[in-house]
Amino acid sequence: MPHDAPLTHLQTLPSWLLGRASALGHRLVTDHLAREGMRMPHHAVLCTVAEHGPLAQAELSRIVRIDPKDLVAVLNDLQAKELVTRTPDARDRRKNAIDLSPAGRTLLGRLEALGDQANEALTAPLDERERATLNALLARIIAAPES
Amino acid sequence: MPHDAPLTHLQTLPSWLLGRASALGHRLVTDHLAREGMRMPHHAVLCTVAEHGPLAQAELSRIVRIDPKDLVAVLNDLQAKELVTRTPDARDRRKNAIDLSPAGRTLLGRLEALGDQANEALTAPLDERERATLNALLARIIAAPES
DNA sequence: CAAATATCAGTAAGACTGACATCG
DNA sequence: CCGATGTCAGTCCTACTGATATTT
Repeated sequence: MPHDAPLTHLQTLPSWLLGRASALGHRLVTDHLAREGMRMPHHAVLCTVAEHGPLAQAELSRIVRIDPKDLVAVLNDLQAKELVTRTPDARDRRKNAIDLSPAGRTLLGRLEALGDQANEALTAPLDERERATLNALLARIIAAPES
Repeated sequence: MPHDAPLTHLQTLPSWLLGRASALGHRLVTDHLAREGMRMPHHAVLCTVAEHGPLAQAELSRIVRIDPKDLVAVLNDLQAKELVTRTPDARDRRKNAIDLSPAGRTLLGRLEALGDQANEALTAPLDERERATLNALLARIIAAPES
């Protein structure tokens, strides 16, 4: 904190610091992804499907931590842009198999570059070692209750 | 991350980790504050006014980082519950002087206990030294663009 | 006139809730 | 019958946008 504003008790709480840092990261990533007409959940879904092969929506929902109901709209968007395929599963007809289309894979490449760029800007004040420390600490915090 | 789910590229991005950790902290704090019928921005405002004496709304807005327009509604709520006073400034009649009422100060004591409790739970996986490291790293990240 | 302050109205993204039909 | 899946509709909180009256 530059300037002279004395720190309030509030501003020493991890929840507050996390909220501010998260909001900053959210702004940076959102702005970068907007250049390709994408939003954050859409990017997260493409990213997850790319690495975990074809997935049912419920399974995808658990990995990417987006509510199954919200996932419906995201997949509708992605399917309308022909970035993913939604194929009924013959073996369990309740399920849809979600997979990347070639166009989706191409776009994802550009999105990952933009995402990396945003995160580079976000963590610019930290050196390589500090970034690793931050990542490790955050990972332990979110590992606890999210089984 | 327990289990065997391989990490995606997404889950190694600081923006993602921050988002997850922030959401977890948000849930914890919100749930705790709800026991006193309060929400997060209201707590933040009480906290800031308590430590920075009487403040005009615009100044309060800058410190607590809540949009001035959103602050109006928050202060309406707090004033309706007689937790803060909103007094016209005689010297500059555009301004309102916001200050804590005795009831506000009493409630804030309970809110701070609840907030600390939530943050204790949030950072439970970390020891004292690691919590300090995390706070310091986050402070540097948010210090950059927020002058 | 320009800038700051406070207010009101509306909007958008994200995360949630409940209800429902289908299928195993 | 129960549980899981996917869909639809709506709510809540937080964060923004624009427009306006008042005052400095």
